[in-house]
Amino acid sequence: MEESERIKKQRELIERIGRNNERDGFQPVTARILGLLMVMDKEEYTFDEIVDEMQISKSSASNALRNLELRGVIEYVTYPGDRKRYFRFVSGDINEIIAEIEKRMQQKLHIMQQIIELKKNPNSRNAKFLKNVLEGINFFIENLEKLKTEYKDKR
Amino acid sequence: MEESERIKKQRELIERIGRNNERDGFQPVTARILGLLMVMDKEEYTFDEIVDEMQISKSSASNALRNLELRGVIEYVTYPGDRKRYFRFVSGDINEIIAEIEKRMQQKLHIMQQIIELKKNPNSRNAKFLKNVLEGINFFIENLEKLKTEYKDKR
DNA sequence: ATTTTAGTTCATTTAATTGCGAACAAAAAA
DNA sequence: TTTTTTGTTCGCAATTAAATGAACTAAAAT
Repeated sequence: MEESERIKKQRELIERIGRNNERDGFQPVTARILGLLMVMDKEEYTFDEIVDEMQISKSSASNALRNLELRGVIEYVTYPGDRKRYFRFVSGDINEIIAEIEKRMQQKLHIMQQIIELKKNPNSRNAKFLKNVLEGINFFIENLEKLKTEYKDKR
Repeated sequence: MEESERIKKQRELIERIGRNNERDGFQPVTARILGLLMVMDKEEYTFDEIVDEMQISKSSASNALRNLELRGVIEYVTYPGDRKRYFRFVSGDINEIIAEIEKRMQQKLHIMQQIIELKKNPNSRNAKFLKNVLEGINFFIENLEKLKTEYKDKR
């Protein structure tokens, strides 16, 4: 593939990653900055470079970078004699990803339990349905735990 | 627990479920209608009852119900000699939940592969990170498959 | 000491989403 | 045939979210 073609595709990919990240609750600009830091060959960007590259205001950049850092998906480093921050992507590992899924499942589990507890008739259609899903989710969560340790041992 | 107390808690729970469902991409009214149909002892509501119960316009109700049906989380039934539709919650099972997670993981996987493919240097910091996560996600997805069949066999 | 750099904060603007009401449609009832 | 019931559709208004610009701060450079 030609160099210019490759770079064009990288930019397109950033856009797609952006839309994907939005579904994880990132706002548009934030979502695309994360894409930038993951995709491009240059893997460390200063504040101004990001403002420049993404054509956004300094305030947007500032807020986006703070959010990404809070979420732990980027970090910055500095170099001696250089006041600028160099922002870069931080890789999560599979255990974090699994832990995240587990957390959301736990929340759903909890909600279902509450629904059941508050039912007048614990054998109502919905109560039965929910008990069934609840059991499934419990099975799933237990096994997520196993998967985590299994993967750890594998390496 | 007293009856009135229980019903009050059910209404509070609907609100919490509403906020939770919003994070799954449902809009506010839609998210809460789903809560209503899951939580209350009355498990089948007509259009008008929903309008009444949620204090929303007919158009909001109409749109919300269509969305919920399209997403497959509610359905409606009718009874002979009664033109009204009776809406009710439809329970998903754990396999659907797992399949949903798997789908999202596949998307992330695909994106990571593309990032790596488009890197000038395949041994760059980010490329290495991503290869590592990619491997983990692959492991995870494989085992999700196993989990699904394992759970099926269990019953 | 003052100017520049490297950002942050906050009030405002812009844009997108959400919900509403009025008009409409199709079937059933009167 | 006309009226009522049970919804749907569509343009508009209100709300909410996102991005901006201007003013500001703290540290470094001149």
